[in-house]
Amino acid sequence: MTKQLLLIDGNSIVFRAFFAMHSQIDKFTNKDGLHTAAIYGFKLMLDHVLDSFHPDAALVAFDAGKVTFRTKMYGDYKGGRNKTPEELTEQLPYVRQLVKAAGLHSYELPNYEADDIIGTLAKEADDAGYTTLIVTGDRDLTQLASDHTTVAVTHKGVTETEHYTPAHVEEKLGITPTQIIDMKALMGDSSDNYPGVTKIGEKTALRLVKQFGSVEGLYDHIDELKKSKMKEHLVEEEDIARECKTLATILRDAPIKIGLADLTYQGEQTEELVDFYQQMDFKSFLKKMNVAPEDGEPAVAPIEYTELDADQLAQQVGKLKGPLSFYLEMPVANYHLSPFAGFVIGDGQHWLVSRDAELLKQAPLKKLLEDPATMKNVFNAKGQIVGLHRLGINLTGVDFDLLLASYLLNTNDNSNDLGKVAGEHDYHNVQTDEEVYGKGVKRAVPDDDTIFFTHLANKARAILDLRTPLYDQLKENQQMPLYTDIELPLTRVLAQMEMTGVHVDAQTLKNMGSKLKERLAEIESQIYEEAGEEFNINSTKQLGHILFEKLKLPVIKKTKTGYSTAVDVLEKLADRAPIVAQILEYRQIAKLQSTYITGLLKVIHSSDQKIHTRYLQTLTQTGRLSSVDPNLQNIPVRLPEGRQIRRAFVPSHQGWQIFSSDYSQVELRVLAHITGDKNLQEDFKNGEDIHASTARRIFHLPADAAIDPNMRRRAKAVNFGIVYGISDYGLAQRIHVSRAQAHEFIQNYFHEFPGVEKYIHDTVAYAKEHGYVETITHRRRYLPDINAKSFSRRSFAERTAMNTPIQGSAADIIKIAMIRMQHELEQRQLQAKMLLQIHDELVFEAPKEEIPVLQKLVPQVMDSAVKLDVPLKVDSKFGDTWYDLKK
DNA sequence: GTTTTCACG
DNA sequence: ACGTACGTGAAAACT
Repeated sequence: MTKQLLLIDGNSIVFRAFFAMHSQIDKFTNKDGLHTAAIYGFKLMLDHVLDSFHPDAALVAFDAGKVTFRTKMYGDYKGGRNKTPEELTEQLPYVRQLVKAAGLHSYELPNYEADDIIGTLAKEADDAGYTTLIVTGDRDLTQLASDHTTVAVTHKGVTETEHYTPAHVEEKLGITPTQIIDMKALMGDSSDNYPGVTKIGEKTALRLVKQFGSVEGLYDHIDELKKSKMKEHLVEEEDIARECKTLATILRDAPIKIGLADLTYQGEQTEELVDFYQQMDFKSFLKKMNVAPEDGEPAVAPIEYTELDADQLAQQVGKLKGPLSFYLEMPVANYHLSPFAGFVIGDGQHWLVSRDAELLKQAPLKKLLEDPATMKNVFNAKGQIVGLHRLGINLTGVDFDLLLASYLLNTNDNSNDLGKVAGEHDYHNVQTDEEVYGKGVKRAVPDDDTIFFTHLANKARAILDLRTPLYDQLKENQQMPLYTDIELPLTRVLAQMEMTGVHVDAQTLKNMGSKLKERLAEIESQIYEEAGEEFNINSTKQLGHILFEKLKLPVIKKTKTGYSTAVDVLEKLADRAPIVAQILEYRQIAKLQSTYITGLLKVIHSSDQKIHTRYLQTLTQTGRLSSVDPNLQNIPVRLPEGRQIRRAFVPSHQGWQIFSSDYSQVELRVLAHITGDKNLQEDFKNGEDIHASTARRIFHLPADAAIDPNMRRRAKAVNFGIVYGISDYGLAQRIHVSRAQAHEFIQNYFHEFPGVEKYIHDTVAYAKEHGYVETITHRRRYLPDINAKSFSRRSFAERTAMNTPIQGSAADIIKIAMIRMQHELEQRQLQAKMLLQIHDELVFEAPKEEIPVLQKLVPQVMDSAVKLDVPLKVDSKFGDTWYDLKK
């Protein structure tokens, strides 16, 4: 076994950690007011690294100070940098404490940078036959990559890293790691503030290095370059280039006073680490080590519980008073199928637990759960309703749902784990399921009663303890009506839809499957013939090799791991080789076969021939639902071949039909409403074809002109673009026009719809000031990146700021409609059942005789769900299967 | 577990 | 120079 060495670039990691967590800077302070985010992030990184890399020796290198041999050489080295914020520098001494407690050595050397210490030790390790991992936030260190040294550069936060090996550098840049030095010498480095050669950027530098091998090689052959401005610069600035190379070169022989023998990794020093965490107030780390945040106090406050006894049930349950907390443990995420591991019920005074869910069927407990007057507090009401329904119990009287309330308060922390959710609200008297049950293959409900029952009781207690603080926050955010009148009632509607399920005819799918299988075999052999060999067509790697290396087709787009073979790329290549069209057809059919034929067949319940999806009500950032196990919101419809899948979705009774109503352009109507734009509102009020009228306006066509379909298509793309947060580049890509032209379309749009332009401006400004945006029902989305330094992250947050109120308000509207719809069906004692929600569409099954009722009722309920400044329009269809829907 | 691709609104 | 339209989930290959 070769020995392993871990080298960490201390300053750069701390710096990265600080800025990665900058948006939460105020959340991370200890009792003394010390900022701790960078320290925390550093430990996260360390744990992540040590998860997969087990060093024999480890060192964290730090910069000793501002003055180094490089600044002496070149006065402006690293000049012009902003002063490091005090909130960061105050953390540095503590990072060193942490490093020590974590069992790693640290080192710094006056006059040298951390890079040089790392370079020197990596060299020593290479010579001694070690395997070395360097962790840094600085790309410059990739020059140290070698056969035995990998450089991990932090990517997004601090735990995601990109691993640079010589092969990876070759693939990304086409040069060796040491040639990175030559490249940087020529192009310069703006953050280290050395100039490189005038007018030479990354692309030119790379080309020259590839051609001549190095800076020295370049100047040896400088005469071979054709006369050009570039050559002049190179000749004139030879001294600069050579000096920059020295600046860019990390030393491999710095006069360090330590060696590999001094770096033995000690492992965590438990006591020291606990003391440190307590000083820093790192509750989650302490909890992981199962130690108290304060001395003497246990990590999780103790709790007493009583195990239920079938013979004494009535007496035990009789002690419970007032609002109850209830939790039925289903260890498998799919609660339609999960076994029951146990349950807890209690009132804050008494906690009753059992592993035997059958006890719930007994009268004292069943009565309590079904009594609307006994207030129940739960976590994930929908799952509990479904689980109890399987036990023949109709859970009623749910008041507080911790999961739902927490989601409304902040969609960003939307874990399905009670312990994690509680932690988000600074409540630590309950562990996460992962901590108690383990993860992966090892995950299991513990045999030990004390451990399991304590965890259950802690969960029930957490629900009750968090009720008041979360309600207070909802009130403060004006979100109580959203919770009480929309989300909580919707939970019951969704539970009902999931339990009803949708009938899917397996035979129809199987028949389609065998036809597709034949067709797939045909295309497959054609593809192999064109390719001249057999390969796995599903493998993008192998496919890329065939298309771009063997057949030499032009490379249109690259992904970070290789050639892109996505549809838009293949479409551009289609007329160059027949194999491309065959691959496109293969892909289409393979997708149908795997996801929609075999995928759906797998999830039809044998008991009732139905599919029971789960709607996730607390996942999306906008307030939409999502659907899993399986996803019934993406059943094919656009292409005729895929659409056939819908033939398998049939009513569950003879003489019934499928009925469906959808909102027409609901997002654009919402846009018209919330922007208050008079022209857009006018067009909707006049019942115009909105894409046509948009075309008329932005292309300045006369009112009575016929709209050429191409113009309508473009206007439609502009409308979509506005809703999504437009960019000229994106629009240009989509409708195949120049960027300048796309820009003009957008300008015209804003000119014609000034209210929309103002709205976009105001919404982004609101988000920047408050840190969040809202929908018409005060659904809130926080945008931590809205003031980010990074252009792309900030831009993304800005686009979401404009899109979320629109997409989210549309989601609000259909949710209200669903609640009213369910109410109407029950009130009128109709047999019709609501089956599916697909964002702007509701699908029902109903006896034929009820179809005329639905034709009136459903659109009426849907278009009156909320009162907007423009009308809502609803279209309905029905037929014998989901495929056959007609007006 | 991550990446790529593709199905939907 | 950045890096591109918003929101999702599932399958397969690859690591």
